[in-house]
Amino acid sequence: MGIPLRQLEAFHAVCRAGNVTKAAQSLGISQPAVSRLLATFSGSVGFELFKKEGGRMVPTPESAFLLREVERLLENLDNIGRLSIDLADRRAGHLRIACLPGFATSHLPQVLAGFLEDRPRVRVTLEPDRPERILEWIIDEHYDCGISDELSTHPMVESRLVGMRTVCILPLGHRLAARSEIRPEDLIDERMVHTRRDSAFFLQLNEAFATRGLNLDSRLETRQFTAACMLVAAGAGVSVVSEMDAREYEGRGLVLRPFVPQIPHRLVLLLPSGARSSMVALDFLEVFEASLEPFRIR
Amino acid sequence: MGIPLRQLEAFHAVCRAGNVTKAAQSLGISQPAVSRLLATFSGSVGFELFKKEGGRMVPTPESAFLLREVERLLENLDNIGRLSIDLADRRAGHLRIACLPGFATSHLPQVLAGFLEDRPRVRVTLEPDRPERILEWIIDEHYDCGISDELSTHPMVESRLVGMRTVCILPLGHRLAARSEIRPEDLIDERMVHTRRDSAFFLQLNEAFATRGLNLDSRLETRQFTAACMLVAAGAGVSVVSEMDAREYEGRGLVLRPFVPQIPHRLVLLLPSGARSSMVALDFLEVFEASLEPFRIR
DNA sequence: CGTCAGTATAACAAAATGTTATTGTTTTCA
DNA sequence: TGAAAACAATAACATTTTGTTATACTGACG
Repeated sequence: MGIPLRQLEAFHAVCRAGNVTKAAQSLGISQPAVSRLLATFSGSVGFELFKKEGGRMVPTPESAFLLREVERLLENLDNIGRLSIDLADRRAGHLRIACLPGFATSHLPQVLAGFLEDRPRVRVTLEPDRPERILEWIIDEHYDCGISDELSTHPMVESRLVGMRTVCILPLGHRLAARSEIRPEDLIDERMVHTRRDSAFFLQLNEAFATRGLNLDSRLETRQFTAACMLVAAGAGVSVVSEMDAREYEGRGLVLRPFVPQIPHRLVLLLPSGARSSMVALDFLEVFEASLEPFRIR
Repeated sequence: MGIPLRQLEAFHAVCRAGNVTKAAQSLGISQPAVSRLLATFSGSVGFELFKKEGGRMVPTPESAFLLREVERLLENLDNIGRLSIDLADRRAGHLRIACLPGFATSHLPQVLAGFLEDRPRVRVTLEPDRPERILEWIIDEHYDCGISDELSTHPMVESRLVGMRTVCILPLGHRLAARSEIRPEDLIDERMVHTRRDSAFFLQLNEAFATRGLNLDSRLETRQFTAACMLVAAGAGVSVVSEMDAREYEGRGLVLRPFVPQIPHRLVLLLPSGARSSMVALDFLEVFEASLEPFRIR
């Protein structure tokens, strides 16, 4: 059978203290208790643990050799104690996030940094990818939560929809910057930067033009709002993007104006369904959702 | 207080087995015992340890995180168990040997290799140096045993004297090789290779010449018998050295002949006094002493 | 030599860990 | 669906480990 832990603790304490009495004090138990633990331990290992040397208990070469291992063990145990407290407080664990590429660079880093500030033992894996892959990853439970823009109907995934406000962005000094708000008809002569033609957001935007009998001049297509921001700032055209992303790039050559009608960008937060999530993941998603509040519709 | 080890063992066993009953079997105890350990553990850490998933106990993300640490701990404990057995069997430990430089290359390696063969967990540090330093090191307990050629009177050091047979060595084809034994008078016209002028062995050798009214022709002085062997083999002269070293170099251009009178080379084995030695060190010294037997006087 | 600090031993109390018996739960499968 | 089977939880109690206090032993030291 294994060696009783208490014996190792006693052995360690005596090595450190140099005598049984002080060791007992440091363990918060009585001296005879330590004496006996030691005697039992010595009996079971089969060699002398200590030599008495001028009133001090000095480890024999053998037990000195053992001591190093025992110290490692006790440190390890200590670590487990603290870790389990952190886990209970949701201050430790592994948080695996799959997100749209745009988030990996623009809004998420701030939120994540804040989240980790008082959770020093949380380890994070951040994986940016396309929505279909994000969904797969959540289903396979390779990731704990996903930030995407496509709703899922998969039974193993719980998705939470968040409607995000969008704005029209213009390069600095653009003629339309004089307007207090922008409408589809203002943009008919503009080169538009927009998301993929098959994206839900583009379809809605296009619809806004179509119902007014207007044609959206599609020139530049990109997956990410962040890329659209950079393109507009560089003078490549104008765009309608999530206000959150626009704010991130404000001051770098962008002008923001309300777009009417308001077209929501549907963000989707994904979780494995059925309470299989880690507590840290749940906490994180809560924090993340709160961070979206200023840019949310209603 | 620390987490009781048994709870960690139970937790680990259930994670591996996937259900409490098998875990109990693997621990060799009853199922209710494991159930309770688990319940207590869960209560004290403050979070759920398992989710039941189709008849299997699956760790929650939190406890999966803990599990890795627990596994390390248990491995560590296992290791301590085996280590203490090895230490008791004198099959583990650290053996620090300080020796004369000659031994580091000529006789010791063989002996050491044999010694370590069935003591795979013994770690060795071998430090060749001059006799004075060897003594210091033993006194300071930086080394467990010393192989030297100077007796010590230091109270903290126990020294054991071993008289070693010496022989005269000649280069192959030397005129004296015809003799069955060599005497001082045979060597008066020879260039002598010998140990340091202030070494005990040289003084004895010189004495053998002096009492016969002869003069030892000192040409080549070296600390080591092994070096003397190489020099003689190379035709640099003749010498009187420990038979043990001579045998080591026999067949490499050396001829051995008895030297009369027999002058013992006094080897000295050193140990820290007062039973402060590790058991491995004592074992080693015993083995080493035995290895000297064939070359010992009487 | 007696004192003192420290260690070991004895006798017993409390806590942890084990047991068997039994009762709830799920899962599985006819 | 519902009964059998498999498994987990609980209860009541035995055993072992770990703790306690009281006291005897031991070696270092003035």
